[in-house]
Amino acid sequence: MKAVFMGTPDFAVPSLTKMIDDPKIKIVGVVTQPDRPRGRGNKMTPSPVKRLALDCGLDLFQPESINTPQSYSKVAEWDPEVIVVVAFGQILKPHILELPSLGCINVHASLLPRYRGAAPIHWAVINGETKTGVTTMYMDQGMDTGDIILQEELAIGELETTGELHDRLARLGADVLLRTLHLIKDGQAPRCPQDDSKASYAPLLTREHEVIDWGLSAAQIVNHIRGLNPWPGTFTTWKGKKIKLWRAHVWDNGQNAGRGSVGQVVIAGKEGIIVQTGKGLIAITELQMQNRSRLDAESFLRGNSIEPGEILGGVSPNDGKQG
RNA sequence: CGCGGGGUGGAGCAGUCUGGUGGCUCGUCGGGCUCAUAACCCGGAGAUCGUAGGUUCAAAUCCUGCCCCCGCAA
Repeated sequence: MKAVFMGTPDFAVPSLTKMIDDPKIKIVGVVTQPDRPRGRGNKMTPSPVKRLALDCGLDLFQPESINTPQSYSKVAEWDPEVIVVVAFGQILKPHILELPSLGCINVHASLLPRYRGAAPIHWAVINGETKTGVTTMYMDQGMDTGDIILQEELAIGELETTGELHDRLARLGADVLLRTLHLIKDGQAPRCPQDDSKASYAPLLTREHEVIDWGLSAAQIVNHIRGLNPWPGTFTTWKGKKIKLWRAHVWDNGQNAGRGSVGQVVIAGKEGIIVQTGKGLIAITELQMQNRSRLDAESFLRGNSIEPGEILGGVSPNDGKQG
């Protein structure tokens, strides 16, 4: 089966790897986003998919837009029977969608129709979901609205971070994708329309999602922290300086009375930095000062003396109003 | 050349501006106290201060090149 692969970041790599290794699939071309200035120094950086494609000697195409006539011609020359799209980063317009005889297949990291959109893994963790999964579907013009082919669930660990879950979903996605492709090849792929009434959306994260709201409950804050680990990270402020929080767990769920005002450090010790939230206490166990490296709480406290009673998140007029 | 911070005994930090005994909180080793302890007390080991040069009577500290790490912006 002749296939074109479209994808860009790390999430797409396991899928492409598995396709390359499958003797029944012939990858006739790979499409990925153009190299962009990235990271410190703004050096031009190839996407993970590009690196893999080059290593394997695959035909590579990096258009600014996949929807131009030139791009269409390029893909048409490859004459694919199927196009596989995994975290590509561009919307495919109808003429491209209709090009391959067996359709365009997408791998999405959620149990559709829930968490359609750009950041399904982040939001599943932030919202404290206990399970998520991957879905393969026939693409249509909408945002993750296509008919479902296969779907597989995955349990989310209680303290699992988005980064950890991301890696597991990427591998699971590759497995489900391969099964999907085999079904399509054999003409046995199911096709199940999504129930739009059950749809939810996972929008791109923005800067304002990075700041900790100490007025939320301990559980919500913990989910927020692990949901934004490793990217983009969450932060609060301490003595006017930005401080990133990487790992935390619920210390006290809030059934007892509060032990301080919202955002106040209650204990700072080996067990972590214990902070009062709107409901309950959280224990911060890994954090990072600006310009410094990530440290476990114990190490952090050797060089930075956070004392009980200090307030994180700056002075807020709402301090102490939570009940 | 996108902006900025940093590399100091095993860990995390101070010291650098105002050159001239290398300090703090831990860890580690030995001893003591204690029913006991990750608690407390006493003592010890362990650092060519990222690297290569330069200035100087003297450089962790001032100047230059290089390597590595981190924050921001994309």
